[in-house]
Amino acid sequence: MATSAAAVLPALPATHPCHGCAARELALCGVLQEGELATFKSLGGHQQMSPGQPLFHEGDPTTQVFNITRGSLKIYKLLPDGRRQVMGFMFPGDFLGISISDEHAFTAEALEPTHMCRFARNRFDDFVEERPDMERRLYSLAAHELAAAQAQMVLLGRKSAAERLASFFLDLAQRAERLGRAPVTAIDLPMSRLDIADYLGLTKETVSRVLAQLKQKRLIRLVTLNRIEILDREGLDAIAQGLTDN
Amino acid sequence: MATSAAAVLPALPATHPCHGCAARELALCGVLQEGELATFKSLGGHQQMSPGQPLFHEGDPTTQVFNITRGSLKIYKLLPDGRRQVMGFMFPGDFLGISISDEHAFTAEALEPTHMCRFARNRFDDFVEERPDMERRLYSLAAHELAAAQAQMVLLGRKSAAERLASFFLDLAQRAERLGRAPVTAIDLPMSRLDIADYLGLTKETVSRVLAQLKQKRLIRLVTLNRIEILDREGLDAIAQGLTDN
DNA sequence: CGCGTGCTTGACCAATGTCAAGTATGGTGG
DNA sequence: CCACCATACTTGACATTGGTCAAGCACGCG
Repeated sequence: MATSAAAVLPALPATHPCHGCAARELALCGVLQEGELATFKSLGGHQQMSPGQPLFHEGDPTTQVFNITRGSLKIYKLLPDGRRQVMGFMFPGDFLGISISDEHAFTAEALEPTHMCRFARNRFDDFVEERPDMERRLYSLAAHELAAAQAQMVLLGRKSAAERLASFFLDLAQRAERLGRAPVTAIDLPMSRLDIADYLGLTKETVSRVLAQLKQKRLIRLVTLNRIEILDREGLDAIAQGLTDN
Repeated sequence: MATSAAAVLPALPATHPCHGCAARELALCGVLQEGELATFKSLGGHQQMSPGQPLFHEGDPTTQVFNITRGSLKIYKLLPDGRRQVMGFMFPGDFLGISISDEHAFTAEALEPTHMCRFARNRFDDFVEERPDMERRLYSLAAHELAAAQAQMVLLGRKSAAERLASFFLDLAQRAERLGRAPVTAIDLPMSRLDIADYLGLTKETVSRVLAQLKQKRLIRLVTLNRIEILDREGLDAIAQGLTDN
């Protein structure tokens, strides 16, 4: 879900306001490399958030576009009675708030201290308008998110609890690798067990129990409560794809 | 899922090769209204399919783009062990095969005798390239499909069997209304119970049982096996949104 | 070091899945 | 036009997975 748009980007000094901002890839912050900081400031600015702080709610007007530079968020929808479905987790490089509708389709909430670049939506739209290749990039972005959403539909509709957890961990590992460009064996879980449960269509108790099973089978290890180490990636893979019988 | 791109289109004679073809909306068949049939023929042609016949399989190269003019299809993904998730159903006006990847992400199979316009993918791409507004339309299409996919994630992750069925019927009714532009009380179900089950993440037995419950509560009626009448739309709506307690 | 929150574990329960008959529908051929 | 057949649908009995409710534990913060 919500796949990263971050390709390999040219290095930018860590002090640069758009360091780690994948909007560069969209040629937005590319401008900035030329030193035109004024352009960036006219487009938006920066923002920081604390854990649990909502960035926007489902139904809010889409007045801004965000690009995460540090930290993570969850995005979710609620049913009237409070049941929750987490649609995905957002990490550095991911875009938030790009929507064709003028209302956000979900709530976004920080999981940890999180930084992001912010752009006024109308200026962002103008900016997009000016660049012929921008529509294509946005389209490509949406197409990738659609593919991720469809994979999640398979998971939610047809996979067992263990298969869901295994798929989730492998997904996180792949995303970390895409960001960091090196094989990853340990994964941070900035979200709670309840968040994971609401993402995978389970309860937090089932998540705990399956975690215990995976641990006992020596497929993973809990480094800390919020960090797992993958001990047997092939094994996890087999479970994730439903090739093993439990 | 897979929302229709069909807006209100100018009438075209029923004998016209692109009658009912929403590609017109994409300015593709708009050309045809000027009588340039040659352009259409160079772009593609027509195709008919029988029930059960696959249009393409998951993993096939995306060499063609289709626009359904009559009938319906299901699109689905398979897990290695044969479990199936139906991603959606396609009706007249819907596009198929538009993908950023060069491989289809799912299998498409006709549910009934089905007609479609066909375009060579590279010609379609060229055509898109020439029109500045085409990218935007494709983007909008992808964005709507993404929204539908996310709604389905909520359904699959968090709704009960009865809520899923109710949501499904209302969805079909709305789609029929979008196509036909008149309130709809009876809905055709060109797909089997198993197809519905695989779409909603259930088994065919559960679909049957829930259908019996809804019938018994006088919310729906089976006109024939493959056609239901909605007797109480508010009641169905309440169930679909989880506002009722079973 | 102690406290609170979130995580884990256990016992039990409910919803849905599985397996197996039975039934009906609608298509076909006499 | 009717009867038969195949297939798909429905229904029933039972199994299973995951959910619920309730303790207990432990991590990490202060």
